[in-house]
Amino acid sequence: MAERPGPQGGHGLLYLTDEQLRKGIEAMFFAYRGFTSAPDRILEEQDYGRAHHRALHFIQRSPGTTVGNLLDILGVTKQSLNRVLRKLMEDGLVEARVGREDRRERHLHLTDKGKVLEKLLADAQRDRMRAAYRAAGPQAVAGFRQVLEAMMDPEMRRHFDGDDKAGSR
Amino acid sequence: MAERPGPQGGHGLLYLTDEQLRKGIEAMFFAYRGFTSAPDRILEEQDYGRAHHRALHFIQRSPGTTVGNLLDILGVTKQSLNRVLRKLMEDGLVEARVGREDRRERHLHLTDKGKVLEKLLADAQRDRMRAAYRAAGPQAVAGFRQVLEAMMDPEMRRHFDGDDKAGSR
DNA sequence: CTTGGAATGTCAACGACGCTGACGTATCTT
DNA sequence: AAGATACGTCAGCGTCGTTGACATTCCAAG
Repeated sequence: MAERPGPQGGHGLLYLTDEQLRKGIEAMFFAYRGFTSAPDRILEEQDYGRAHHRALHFIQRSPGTTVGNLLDILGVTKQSLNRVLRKLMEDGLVEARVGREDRRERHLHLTDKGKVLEKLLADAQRDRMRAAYRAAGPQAVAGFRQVLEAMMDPEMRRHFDGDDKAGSR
Repeated sequence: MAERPGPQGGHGLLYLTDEQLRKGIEAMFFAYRGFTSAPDRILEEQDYGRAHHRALHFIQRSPGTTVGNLLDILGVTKQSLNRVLRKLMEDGLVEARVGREDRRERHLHLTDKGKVLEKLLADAQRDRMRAAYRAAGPQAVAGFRQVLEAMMDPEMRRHFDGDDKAGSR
């Protein structure tokens, strides 16, 4: 994969100049803002923040996931996550079920109410994503995904790869 | 790498399914973390945060830019930006020069000391970016940039386009 | 000269969301 | 019985966002 253009002197590696890299860095910055702006607007109205969105997203993606697993994915402290989860549970958006095999574990699920908000957020974010994907085309999307994947920390790539849906469990 | 021998139903819009969009959303999340982690580690040692990095970056990019212009680019309140700029000026990393034409404006410049830190941060971030670019290849990079640009808010694209440092090289 | 607006800076207070440290409890493992 | 694990929580702190109010400086217009 990623066949390398050889040492062809002039313009072969133009995309690796400092200036090109700087543009890429700024593109990430500006795009990430656009990426989060739609859900942010929704969250703001309800006294939630991005942290709540992230929790809802990953619980939705992996129903029954444990607190520890979520900590691993989100990369925050348990105190920080706990503050978020407590509020989501108080508000009846998330439900924690004691593990059957290991009763120390709490398996997290969205309630119907939680699913409603999660879907609202996901739809808003997907709309933005879809518009960008459509404007750029399938080939650009493939490249986009390749670069993002290469940019992740290896441990994060572990959480990302392999969860190709497949409803397996 | 294409791990999708999928039996697509003939149409070429497979990349716009909700599942594909969800993967794109998570890719942005995980990649952005990787993208910021290197500079974050450096900043942490010096009592600065991402906000300081952003200010240094955009002052470096456009020496002499005004506070108002920076507010526009960064999309924060002047109170928030002022806190950051004040510290950077106290620490002797940034210098504000009164405008010649309009003496109300402050034109921001990096001091030599500021340039040193900015370069340290930029190098760390570019290293990560370069590795990702190299792994993905030029064509993927082009797609990456197309999608990111389409994802920006139009007003942000204004700040992004056109600053090609044209004529250089 | 006075008035008003624009650009900038400052103070105070607050909220979201990261962090560390310490402690408690239930539960599983050895 | 001892130790490790998973989770929750209290207490405190830091960064960086927010709003609101107010001062200053400068430019321009009446």
